[in-house]
Amino acid sequence: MSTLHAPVLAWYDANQRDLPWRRPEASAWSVMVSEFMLQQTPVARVLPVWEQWMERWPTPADLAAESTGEAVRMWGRLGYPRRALRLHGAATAIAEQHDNVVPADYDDLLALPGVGDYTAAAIASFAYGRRHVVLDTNVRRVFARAVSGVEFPTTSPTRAERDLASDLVPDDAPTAATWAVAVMELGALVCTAKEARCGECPIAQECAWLTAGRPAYDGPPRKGQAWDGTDRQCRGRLMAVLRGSEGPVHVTSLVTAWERTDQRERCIDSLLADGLMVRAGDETYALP
DNA sequence: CATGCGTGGAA
DNA sequence: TTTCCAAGCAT
Repeated sequence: MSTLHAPVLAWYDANQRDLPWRRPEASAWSVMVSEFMLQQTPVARVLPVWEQWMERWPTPADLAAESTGEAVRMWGRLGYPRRALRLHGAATAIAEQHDNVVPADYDDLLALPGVGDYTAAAIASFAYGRRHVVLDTNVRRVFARAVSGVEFPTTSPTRAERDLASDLVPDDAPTAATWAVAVMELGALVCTAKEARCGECPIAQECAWLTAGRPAYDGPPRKGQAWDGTDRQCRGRLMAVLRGSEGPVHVTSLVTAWERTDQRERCIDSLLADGLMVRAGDETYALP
């Protein structure tokens, strides 16, 4: 039992947010939907969309019965709309191969589209109380500071980092599941990327980074994502046009949304290839 | 393993 | 205003 466990668990008990997918009555499916939406998207923006999704599609089969285009439309402005396609694909697989029940087994989860190591561990842990190493960006940052004494983790998890996180997972499954969500919550609320609120931290006494005097980040420069003029911006504009229209849109609407011809056509091609858009007619496009 | 993939709020 | 970045995944 690490000296970190008791203070982190006590802090979580007193400070956890009341999020709907954490309530006792939350279904495994609702947990899964939340995990997809929370991949790179803040909680505040996920909340209203999650509510709509759960009301409209309370089980995987309900979503699987709809077109992928409806999933993309309901996804709204959460960003990375391919996640909506993958969630639809995962729902279809669950309805057809798992009797409409979200799997509890890590490997079964990992086989679903849009489910990687983090999401598989998170669903198994949060929805079913299984014992897993749940390693997201929050957890990685907390361990980087508290244990390794550096301000930010590396770009991708190293073997040593995974082993360290594994060693810290409590032995019994229920405590392990609470530990996972508790460390995540600490990283989300206190030990954040923008500001480490060490005065509020339950493990400040044990923190290697704080003890070392909060040394400045010394690793390779972390490059931000380019945006202006990128294909991502272009694709976002085109998708916004489709989402905003009841039916098919004429190509002239897409030209208005993005004038540069070569880039627009490349992005239309990529959206068609991704399955986010379909040709509805000679000069019209629509959601799938 | 580095890169591409949306969006908008906060500092 | 600009910059940063928020529970990753697939390739």
